[in-house]
Parts: sequence; structure tokens; C-alpha cells
Amino acid sequence: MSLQRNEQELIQQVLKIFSAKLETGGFRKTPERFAILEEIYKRTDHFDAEALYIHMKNRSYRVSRATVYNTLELLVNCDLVKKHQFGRNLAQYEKSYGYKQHDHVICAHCGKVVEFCDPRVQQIKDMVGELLNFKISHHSLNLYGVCGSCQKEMEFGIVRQLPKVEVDEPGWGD
Amino acid sequence: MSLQRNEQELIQQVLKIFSAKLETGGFRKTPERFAILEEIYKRTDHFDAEALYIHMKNRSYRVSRATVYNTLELLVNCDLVKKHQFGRNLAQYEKSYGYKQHDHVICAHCGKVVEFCDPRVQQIKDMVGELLNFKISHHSLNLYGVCGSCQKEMEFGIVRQLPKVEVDEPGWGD
DNA sequence: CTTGGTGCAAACAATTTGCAAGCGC
DNA sequence: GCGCTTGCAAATTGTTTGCACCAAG
Repeated sequence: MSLQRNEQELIQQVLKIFSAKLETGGFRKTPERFAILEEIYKRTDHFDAEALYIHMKNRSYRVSRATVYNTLELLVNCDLVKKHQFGRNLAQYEKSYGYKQHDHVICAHCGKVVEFCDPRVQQIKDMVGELLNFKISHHSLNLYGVCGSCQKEMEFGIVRQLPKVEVDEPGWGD
Repeated sequence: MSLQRNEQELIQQVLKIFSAKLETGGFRKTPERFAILEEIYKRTDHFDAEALYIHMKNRSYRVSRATVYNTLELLVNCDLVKKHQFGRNLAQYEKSYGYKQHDHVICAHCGKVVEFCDPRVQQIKDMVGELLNFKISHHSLNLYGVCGSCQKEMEFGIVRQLPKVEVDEPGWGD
């Protein structure tokens, strides 16, 4: 597998893969779908459907929520995007192409998400699949706890009602 | 740790624990809270909030959804009930007292949930917590795949639109 | 030109909240 | 009796659906 030289190159590659998948699946290649995929791969890390919708709006794309959800589902099926449920009923997504498989640690205090990777997870999947006669296709492992800085905050008795919200900055880098 | 002799004994024990937790937490001991806890411990395995609400109604309890949700949250905080998100936006609950920690394999075809236990999960938690300086409090590990019988069904081309639904049987064991 | 895809708004489903009444402390 | 808890219904939130129009193949 060759490493990407830069972001643009990765995006081009992903667009091509998506295009091929749409073709073989008998789906149409609409500009909205490619635009959404491109914006996802320009972003970093985790976001939810609404944040992506707002992001597209900020970038002056004319898309609807329905299309965002529809496209996200297509991308998940193509393995170009991963979908997560970190507790609360809010699906979180992240680009996944070219990334090695990883799992997540979530801070229950500030909502921060950190990734980690442990080969034992694969071992568990293999063993349990064999043992229970399941054909395992994917998994989700989330560790919940309190991150270092929040541990300090809590020593001072600071209580946060809700996780810090990440807002989409309108108009960066245009 | 002593094993429970029977279900009734376990229920009494759990009610006592809940009572104590309510007291130390400064919460009131309402009959609704105890009734909900008792019904949860009479049930087996996984259920969602609505199913529990219907169950209470079937048993002629006069409870509201709000109270069910409220009590479930208390019980989760007391570690008497565990809350899960198996993909779809529907929280699933299960009693947890007296059970050893376990994780889940979910059949994507019929919705069946099977439990398993692997000591490596604890090792991963410990290691990742130390490495990333998180104080890990709990985790969720779900493996998704297709169970043995569904693998057979699929060979015959049977496609199930929705997982088999489990309905609450009204009036068993009264 | 056919029909799948779109934007929009309304519908839905799970959960939360506001409020008046009730009961535990 | 004070005020947390309740039942009920209405509100919220995240996601899906219905429909008329548009544009990809």
C-alpha cells in the first residue's frame, strides 16, 4: 500500500473509489455526493450529521439534511466513512480510508475523543466469532472515563453540565 | 461473595442496596422506583425503556414513561442496571448486579444478542488508561456479525427486513 | 425521456421537560 | 408543610419519509 503524498491526493483517490462504487452499485454520480465526501475528507476526526450539514451550508453548498444522511449511509457502506455511537443518541462519523483500524476513549466530562489501537481486539474478535459461530464483520470498542485535564478540573470542583461543544467555524480557508 | 439461593433473595438484596443508595444520595424512596427495580430483576436480559414501560402497564402498575426513564438513570448510576447502545438509536438495558462483567455479540440479521467474557478486555482498559492518562470507569465492546442460524438462512436467500421483535408477554407468572 | 436523487417540510421515534398535584421526609 | 417526584402531555432532538421537481444516464 502506498502512502498519500498529501491531502489533495488522498481526496482524489477517495473520490475515485466512491465513483467506482457508485457505478458498480448502480447509483448515480451526483455533485452533492462528491461534494459531501470531499468536505468530510477535508475535515478532521469526528462529527455528527448536523455538524456536517451546517458545514456544507457554511461552505455555501446547497444540500439538504436528507442528502447528507443518504450520502453518509452510502459512504458507510463503501467503507469510506465509519459511524459511531458514543453513548448519547447522536451518531458520530469519521473518515476511514487509509486509516488503520482503531478504537476510542471518550472523556465523560469534556467529550474529548482519543483514538487507540490494540491488537488484542482482533484476537478477541477471532476467538469469540469462532467460539459462538458468528461471522463477525465489525466491532465497536469504547472506553469511557475522565481525561487528564478534566481530572485536574474536578479536583477544583469544577462541574461541567454538558460537554464542551465544538462549533463549526464558518468560512475558514476559503 | 456468596451466591444467591434464588431469585426472590436476589431481588430483596438489590432492593436493599437501592434503598441505601437512595438514602445516601438524598433521593426519596418512592414505591414506583422499587417497583421498577423489582420488575427489571424479574425479567431476563435486554430490554428498552418502552418495553419496560409496557411491561409495567401490563402488570397494572401506574407509572409514566418519565418515571421509567428517571428510575433507569438512577439505577445505572447505582450500578444495578447497565445501559447499552447496540447501533440503532435505542438504548437497551439489563440488570447487572451479581453478574460478572461481560460484552456482547449482536447478530445484524435477527438482532440476537449473545454475551461473552474475555479477560483481555480488562487488560486493554488498564493499559490504555495508563498510556493516555484517562481514569477509565467503564467500557462498551460490541461485536457485530451474523449468527450461525442466520448464516444458513442467508444461504437460502432469505432476507429479513427487520430483526425479529421481542414482544412483552402480558401476564406471565402472576 | 426515464427514474433515481434532490430540497424542503412534515412525520416519526426516542427521550426530555414543564407543570400541577401528590406524598416522602 | 416543603419540595422532590410523579403522571401526563407537550416539547426537543436526531433521523426518516413524502412529494414535486430536476438532472444523470
